[in-house]
Amino acid sequence: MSNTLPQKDIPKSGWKQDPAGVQADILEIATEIFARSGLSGTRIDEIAALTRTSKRMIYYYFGDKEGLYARVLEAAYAKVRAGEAGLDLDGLPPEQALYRLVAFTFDHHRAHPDFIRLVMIENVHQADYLRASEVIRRVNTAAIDGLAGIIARGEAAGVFRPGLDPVTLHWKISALSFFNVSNRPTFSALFGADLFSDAAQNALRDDVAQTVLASVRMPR
Amino acid sequence: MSNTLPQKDIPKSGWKQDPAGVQADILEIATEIFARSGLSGTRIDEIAALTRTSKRMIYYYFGDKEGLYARVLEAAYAKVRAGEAGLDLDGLPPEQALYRLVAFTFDHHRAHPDFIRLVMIENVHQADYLRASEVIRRVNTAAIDGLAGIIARGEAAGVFRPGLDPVTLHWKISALSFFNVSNRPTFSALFGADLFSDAAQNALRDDVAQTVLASVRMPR
DNA sequence: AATACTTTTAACTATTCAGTACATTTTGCC
DNA sequence: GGCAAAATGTACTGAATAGTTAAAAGTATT
Repeated sequence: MSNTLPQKDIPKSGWKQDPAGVQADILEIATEIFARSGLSGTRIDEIAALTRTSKRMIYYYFGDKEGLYARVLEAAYAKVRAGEAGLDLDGLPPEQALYRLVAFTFDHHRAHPDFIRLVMIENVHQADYLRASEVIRRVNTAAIDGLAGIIARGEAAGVFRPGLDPVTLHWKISALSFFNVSNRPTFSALFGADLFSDAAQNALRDDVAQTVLASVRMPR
Repeated sequence: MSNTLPQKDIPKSGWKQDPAGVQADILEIATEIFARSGLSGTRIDEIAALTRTSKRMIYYYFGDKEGLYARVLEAAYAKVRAGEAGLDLDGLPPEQALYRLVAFTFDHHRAHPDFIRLVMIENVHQADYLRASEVIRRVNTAAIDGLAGIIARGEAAGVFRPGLDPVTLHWKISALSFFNVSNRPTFSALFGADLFSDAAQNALRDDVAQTVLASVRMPR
């Protein structure tokens, strides 16, 4: 009797194609959700609900959950590294250049907590997805080259100790800047949130930069 | 016909009760699995398969997945803090005491990667479970008290800068020691694993301790 | 206007997995 | 040795969820 049948004649019309926009929208939402919930904690349906499109399109463009996660990771690195590009330290004397670099890194990490959380999650996964991305690996050596230049100038000027290793120095700067964001929840749960007020963070940024400087200076 | 039937007359007998042992066994395995896979990534069935008991007992003793995770977290903190108890620095001059404390922390973190990973996971979860545990919160102020003592002695002796904050100093020591373990996967994926050989780690430990010392010393 | 690509809608499948029901065995206690 | 409580085993259930199917309509390309 055709009772199960359709009033489906509403012709769905009036939409534009926008492949790039759809993908960007999905990536933006997925970044938030993955950063908040991790890889296995994330529900594709939750992402889908927050985008302006549907779950179907996520699979259409990204294949599966891991594919989406991998793309999110690449996009996050690309965005953050792009933000670092504006920094030009060649004109400064080596000590000032290093101070500026540390202070910038400290602020930059603070300004991108989602990125930090994605890196944390990647570390829990033994960096499996990061290793798989050739794009990401290439970009990061630039940071080392910049540091090597500062070190060379400082050493030549006699203000830095000889024999400094740029990778170790980068490690040190990263450790202090990264931990500040990554471990804020547990640290403030254990010791209070005083250290994370704006004022305290400004002081801490200077403290960190001075600490790094002290560790490279020529002992008198 | 009785063909589907049983040689099941083996009367299942011959087991001993061992509540404490069973719980300890579950906690040990669960610590590994949670540290490897996170909260949502962990499968209770996987834990059960690796213990000498069954899933049934996990729920019997720990209620649910989150209950087990919370107990794992507490046990991990308890174990790690117990390992720190042996350190007695009161007899040393302040600079030596601080050096020893930093070097010990660096090694201690390295020796307990599962603990570090649990803390990382906790940070991804905004420290929700850590905050809920009163046990954990109490223990950690001891670390600050110890540092405050060293600072006071160093300041009195005129070798440390005045006005040092023990929480900030603890933050600094933790950052350098924690990052070394937590971010090893991504860091070595990006910059190579050289920094993580035993020899390089020994050098890094000294570098870190000297860095911390340089940051607290009285400027000349 | 033919053809390939993009988007929508909506239901559907198959599996994984947290948590449970219920029976059985051990143990401490009287 | 009998009873209650604690401990354990086995099998099951129900919900969540990654990923699919199908059909059709709109849009871009040439």
